[in-house]
Amino acid sequence: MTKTPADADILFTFFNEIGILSQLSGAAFEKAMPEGMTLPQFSVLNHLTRLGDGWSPLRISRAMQVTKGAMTNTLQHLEGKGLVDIRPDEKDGRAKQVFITAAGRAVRDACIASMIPYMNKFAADIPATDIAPALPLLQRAREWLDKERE
Amino acid sequence: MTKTPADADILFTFFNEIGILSQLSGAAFEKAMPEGMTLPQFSVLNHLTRLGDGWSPLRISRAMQVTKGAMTNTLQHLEGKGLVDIRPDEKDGRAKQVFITAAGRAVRDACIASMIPYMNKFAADIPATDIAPALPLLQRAREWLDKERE
DNA sequence: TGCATTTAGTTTAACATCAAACTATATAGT
DNA sequence: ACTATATAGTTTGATGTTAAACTAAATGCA
Repeated sequence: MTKTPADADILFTFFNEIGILSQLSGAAFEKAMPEGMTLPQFSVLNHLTRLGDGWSPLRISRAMQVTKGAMTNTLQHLEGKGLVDIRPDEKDGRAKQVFITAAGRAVRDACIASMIPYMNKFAADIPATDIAPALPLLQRAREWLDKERE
Repeated sequence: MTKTPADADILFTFFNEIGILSQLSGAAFEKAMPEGMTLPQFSVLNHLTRLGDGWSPLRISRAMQVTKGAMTNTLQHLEGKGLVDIRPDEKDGRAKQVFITAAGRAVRDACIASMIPYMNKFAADIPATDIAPALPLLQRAREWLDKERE
């Protein structure tokens, strides 16, 4: 008998692999991306492009699973580079609205383009058809952790 | 036609889920663990327990996929708490050897014990039998990224 | 209306990480 | 032996993150 049941071992291994994968892929992406762009910055631009802009900083921070302090920081960098436009929300004096600029869209597209070669190289060894079946499980796990966070 | 091929979309989604999962699970673990213990510290103790101690800091840093500077930091914390013992390597004047202490083993066990309830709760909704099939893929992806890092 | 509470965003302090510079020791080539 | 190079570990400076304190505005309720 081991101290940790076999099931717990599987879960430990799972989360351990997730952690290492996150670190390695994040580093690879940042290296590939245009100079000065970081993964959090790209994530925000990508989010605004895919899901529409005009969101408040707080709502974006929740969608990205970071604190609002971290989002303040990221948005200040993006605004400083002219990649987003931040305006006060007319309906709510406390809030702001974040819009992606044309330059922001261009940088977002450049980021994606810069990753494509890496993705292709990856897909050559580990095809998307192998990855796709794992996605529902990952999403389920992510939703569970998110809900459990209270 | 979209700008990014469907396959690239799947890979982007995959790595995005990995990143969020890593963040959420890491935060959940740190909250569950004994006061003052961090995930990196636990990882080192766990590594020394499972794979044997006497390793050099550099070798540990490589196994954990962090820089040696980060490992210096983590080991200093562990040594300060008396959880590891660091001695010069007799065979190599540049190197050191890291040993886990009895207190270190106790803390490592306590960390694992503190996570078991969370794991059980997780497993109640997402059983290990659902997780296990995804592990080979995650390991393959991790090994690929590690190898590609040059 | 007025006051307590909640919400949006910023700031601060602490900390982990990385890349790069640096010290010290070992190894290789001449 | 000597010198150049490689390796082990630490330190430094910058950055991104969190939790918590703080400011300002909105909401709820009496």
